[in-house]
Amino acid sequence: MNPAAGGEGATPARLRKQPTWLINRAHGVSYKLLSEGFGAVGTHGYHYRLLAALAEFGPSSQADLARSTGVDGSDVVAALNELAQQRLVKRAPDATDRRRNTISITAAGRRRLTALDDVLDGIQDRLLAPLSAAERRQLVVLLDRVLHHHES
Amino acid sequence: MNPAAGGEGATPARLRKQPTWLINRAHGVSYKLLSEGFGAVGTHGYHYRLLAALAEFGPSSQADLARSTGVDGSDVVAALNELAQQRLVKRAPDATDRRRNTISITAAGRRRLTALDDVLDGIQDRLLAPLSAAERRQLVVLLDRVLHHHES
DNA sequence: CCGAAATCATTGGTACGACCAACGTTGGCG
DNA sequence: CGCCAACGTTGGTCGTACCAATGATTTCGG
Repeated sequence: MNPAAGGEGATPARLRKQPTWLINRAHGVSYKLLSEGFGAVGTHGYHYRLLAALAEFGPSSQADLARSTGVDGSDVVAALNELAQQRLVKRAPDATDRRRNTISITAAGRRRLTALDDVLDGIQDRLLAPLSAAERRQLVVLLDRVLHHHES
Repeated sequence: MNPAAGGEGATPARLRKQPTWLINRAHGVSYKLLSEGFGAVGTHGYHYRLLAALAEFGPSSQADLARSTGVDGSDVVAALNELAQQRLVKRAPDATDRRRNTISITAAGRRRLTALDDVLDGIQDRLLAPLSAAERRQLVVLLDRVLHHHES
């Protein structure tokens, strides 16, 4: 992300208070923290989402993973290739439906997931550092309301 | 943006309350509204930022625009090419410093900018539809505090 | 029971935002 | 004068989020 990075010229007033602008920049900060944190552990992007879904919902088809994580099917394929290569998930043909693969998380996958959970907790904390616990809850609630509205 | 688009499988619990996740999705919704709204007017992305900076700070060099908008210099070049082609800005060599171009917004540029302001207002409104005026202010304040912290 | 429609995994490609490196030109300063 | 910094520009990279098409398979309507 880019928005008004270093320490330079003032941002136009038109932008400063626009929610879309603030969200855009917040996303930038958030993304940067995430890619740094995840990169250090050798993981990135979709991996966490997929591992989380597998840990919570158990073995799933790739199509189910795509639906539950919101990741496009084609990207699921690529991410699972990487995860399988690291032995974090296992791909096995589904006996009852030969179109499907059954993906399951391995023990190593679970370990990686809890490691990522810790990383992620640290990131949330750094991201929201200037906010009190109550304010953090408030932010979450407000964003949640907004998002809920845009999913009918 | 992608996150959990249509209406399908539940999102993993690990993700649902994570601020980074919420911000990511909020960014998705925001981006979608923006590109739709701006696209309909034949503008996109960096254009608004540049026009806003020009209107507010007056004629500027491209380097200044890059600094004040946070847009990379190379992207400023491309965006200005498009804006100039539509006669929304004027590029003129700076007499006193022949390295620089002096970019200024045209009358048509100002008209486009106010049109975009309207579009943008509508978008903020749709984005935050479920929130009261007080809640919107609160969200802005919270995000502002967070962002301020990440710019020292 | 059979053919049409839907579903699945997969390949390959697109668009866009955000970057980085390199270059030739020009300015400023010691 | 000589060197370094700043400027505009070109031409890339990378990651996220998509879409379209294909072959294999299953499901379903008639």
